[in-house]
Amino acid sequence: MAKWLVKSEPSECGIADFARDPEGVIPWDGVRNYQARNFLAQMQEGDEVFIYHSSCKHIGIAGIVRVVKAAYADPLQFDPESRYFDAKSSADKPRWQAVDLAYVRTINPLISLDRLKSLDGLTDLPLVRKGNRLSVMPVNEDDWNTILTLDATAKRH
DNA sequence: GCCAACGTTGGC
DNA sequence: GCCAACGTTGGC
Repeated sequence: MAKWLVKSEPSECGIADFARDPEGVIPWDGVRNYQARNFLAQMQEGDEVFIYHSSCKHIGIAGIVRVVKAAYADPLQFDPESRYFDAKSSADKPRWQAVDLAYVRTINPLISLDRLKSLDGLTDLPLVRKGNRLSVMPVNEDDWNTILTLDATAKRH
């Protein structure tokens, strides 16, 4: 199973939104960046995903969710009312993809960006590189495990 | 609110 | 195909 990380502003959709309805499914839509889309398209059902809270007071990895439906055409690209509408996209040639995600658990306290940056064991995480704006990225197995060593939530189990 | 970094657009 | 202008991201 591959591992991933997605960024989101918690005021838009954070781990709390997943936790509120643990049985529910949240479509991860509105991604409008080609590199991020290409990664979305590679996600498989069962893959685990870090939820990273950006542009907010407490920046960092705040929880884990799971892919419950692999990539499909993002419906918002066809909706003229949506801010994610794309006139250049068509039903037979959709440009943008979405996946469905469901709650796994909350990481509390979250793993802050500061702590992530202080890890020297990370081999390849675009997130901690300066100026990186990629909102969907792969996390290799080693980095995933390294990050989880900072997770106090797991230690309590 | 600022601003550096980055991706996209569009004129040429 | 280049690249300047522009809009957006995201940490601070």
